[in-house]
Amino acid sequence: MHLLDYFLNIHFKRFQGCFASYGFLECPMKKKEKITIHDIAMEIGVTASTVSRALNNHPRISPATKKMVLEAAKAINYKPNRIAAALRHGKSKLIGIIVPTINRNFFSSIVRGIEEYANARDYKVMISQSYDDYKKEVETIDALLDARVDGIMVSLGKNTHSFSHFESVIQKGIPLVFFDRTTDELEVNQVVIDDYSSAYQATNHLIQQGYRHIAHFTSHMKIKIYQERLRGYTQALLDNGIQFDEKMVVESNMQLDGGRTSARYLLDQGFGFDAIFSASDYAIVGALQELKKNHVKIPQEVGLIGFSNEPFTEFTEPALSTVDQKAISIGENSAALFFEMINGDHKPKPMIKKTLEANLIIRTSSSRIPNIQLNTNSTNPN
Amino acid sequence: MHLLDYFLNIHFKRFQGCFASYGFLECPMKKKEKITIHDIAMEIGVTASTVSRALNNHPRISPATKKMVLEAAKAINYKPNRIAAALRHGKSKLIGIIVPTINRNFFSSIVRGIEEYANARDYKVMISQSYDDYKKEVETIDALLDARVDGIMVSLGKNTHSFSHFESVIQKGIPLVFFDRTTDELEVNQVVIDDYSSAYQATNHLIQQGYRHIAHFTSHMKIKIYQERLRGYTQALLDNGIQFDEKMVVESNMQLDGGRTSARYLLDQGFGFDAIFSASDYAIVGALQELKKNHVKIPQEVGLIGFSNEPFTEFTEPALSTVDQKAISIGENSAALFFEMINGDHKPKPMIKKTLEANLIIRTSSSRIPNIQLNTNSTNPN
DNA sequence: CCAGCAAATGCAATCGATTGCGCTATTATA
DNA sequence: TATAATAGCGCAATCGATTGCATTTGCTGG
Repeated sequence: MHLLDYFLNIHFKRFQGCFASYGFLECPMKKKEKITIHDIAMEIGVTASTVSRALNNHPRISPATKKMVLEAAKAINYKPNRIAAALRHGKSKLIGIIVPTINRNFFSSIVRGIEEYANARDYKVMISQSYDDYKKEVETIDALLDARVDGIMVSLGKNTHSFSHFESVIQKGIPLVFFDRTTDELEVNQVVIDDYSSAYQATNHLIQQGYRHIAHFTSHMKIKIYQERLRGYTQALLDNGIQFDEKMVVESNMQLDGGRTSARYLLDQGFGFDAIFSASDYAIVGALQELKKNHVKIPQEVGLIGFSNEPFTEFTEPALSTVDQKAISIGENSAALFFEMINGDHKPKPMIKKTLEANLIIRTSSSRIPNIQLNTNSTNPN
Repeated sequence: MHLLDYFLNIHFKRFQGCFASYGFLECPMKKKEKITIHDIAMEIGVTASTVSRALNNHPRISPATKKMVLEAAKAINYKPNRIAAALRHGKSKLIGIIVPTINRNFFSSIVRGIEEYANARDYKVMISQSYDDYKKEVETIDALLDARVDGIMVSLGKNTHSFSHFESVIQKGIPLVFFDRTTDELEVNQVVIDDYSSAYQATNHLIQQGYRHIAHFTSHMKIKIYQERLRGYTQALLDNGIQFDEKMVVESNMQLDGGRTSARYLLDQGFGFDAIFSASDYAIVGALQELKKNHVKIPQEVGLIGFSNEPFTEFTEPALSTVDQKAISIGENSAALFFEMINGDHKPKPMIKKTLEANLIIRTSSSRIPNIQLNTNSTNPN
């Protein structure tokens, strides 16, 4: 194509665009022309190829040309069209994230970790929620595949006990990372916190505070994290010479109401518990409410400790001890894992599992023995 | 191009792809071929044009052909490539959302509302957080523009007092919707709740409960919602013959610590307040903590009411009265507004502002007068 | 002065779907 | 029966950026 033809062509196209949007007679001044590399090319008298290479810092382009291109690009306010680039080299630079719900400090912090790590590398994230619904999770995987994401990071829904929807992801060779709520039934790279160790520490802490009859709130045993927390709880009991009692392990949905019901159950059964280690902050708040309603003194009569360090644990009366899961770090590590996967040679590698250490946060609800540094919100000693 | 050529071409391409990924000798069986409309076309002996039209239910394609196409598509497991489509007709079918933080029940519920409305119409959402940081907000707008979103929905950051970053969005003709945290300095369609009315009701409720010296916690007056809430508060006082006292309006960051500080301030100044209407739930929790530390009885001595119905307001002792903002509805309405904008003729229209009614939720913290239906969590009367 | 090589660019195909226009049959109208 | 319509589909350009290969230009060395 000759230069003149090209010129005419460009302008003809613009004219059409204008026409389509505004009607023939009132095409406004502010022509919202799409600026492409061709415009830059024309501007400085090279071809689009050169512009493209210059923008991508290709070694075969002279520094002088690069400089010109960059300047021209800035001058006419060029914005690369990632969609076109995505189509060409098959990468959307999008990462799909699926979490049960974003409405949890824990998950939204993980997302934040992923987002910051990814954005710094020119990737964007698409967040979806499964609402702990299996069907929705399957649909969402499909939707992300549809959106041509370059990778998917998932925290499994509570009701996900079948994993065939991930197989298509794996077969397509799309990097997949599980975080927090994972499964062993699939060979997928994952990032988790050391649930076992955290649970052990939490339980151990209760024992050190003099509690001996410690109940445990948990959820569906299909989920790895609950298995591990139970294991840590059990081991801590054993190591301290306390008999493990199956009756003291209460299963629920781990929500507020589940916690209430579980506490109610313990009270009704008269098991004589003096502490609860819950695998969820929500459930422990429910228990707290139920116990207070029954005039049980916390932490004097019953010690409580939750899991996740949700913000509200600081607001309750008394403030709840809990386990901080370093959510942002989980997010960053998950993202890092993704980038390892796309950057390495594509040879099959053994599964990677990163396990991060969590932090026990001791507040009033589990502090029977007086302790100086318990007051978490003391900026104003009074 | 002859059919045979095309055939060879296709297979040559596949071979290359295989080669690149796995090395020559070990190209595995599971060929991860990209399936396109051309594959469907070959399968049933038509051209890609026909397939495309059939898939899009174009009227000029015979029902018989459509049926064949659909079946072939299903048979070979075809997935449309939205990126290619996006490039062609300039629509990414993506909506960008910017919220200060997703880690709030209010915002994540709005997002949920948007998401469900949009997904039902084959649109996906990209969520970004500004963290109430102006610079980050500007960058995020840019990032969304980069990602070629078809529309942007924003709740402004607390520190956003300049709005030039939205002008490029408007100029590009990209639909823009503000929700909740909006501004009047820009002619942008918006969805808000009736902050004025909600604040009026909340304040009025306190007055009806016998409180007379009502303080108000607020934040930066540049933000519309805080202006409105202050206005509602003021008007309610006036309408009840109570003198408005500027000293009783305390400004802070509206976080937990801000609430603590503000309460501390009120106590120190000895203004003799007997109630607080806070424009934020976080701040009212801070106040609650500070007051309890000083042995102030809630609600007997001081009544409290917050704003947003964050989940933890139910968990505090006593449970906090608050205003439920119908977040999901805000989300749905915002999304609906977006679709109105892209579906209508593109003629300039007057600005649309949807105002939704909020719900006053009365709990213990503001109930001085005994009332039967105050117990919010009584499934188990005991 | 010319082959030979490297550096710097250009050409044109490509990614996958869409779409204006044009080309056949087939049906309807005169 | 002949012509006009119309239905149904194909051709090829297009969206904007990328990239293998070809080409041009500039230099070096013989």
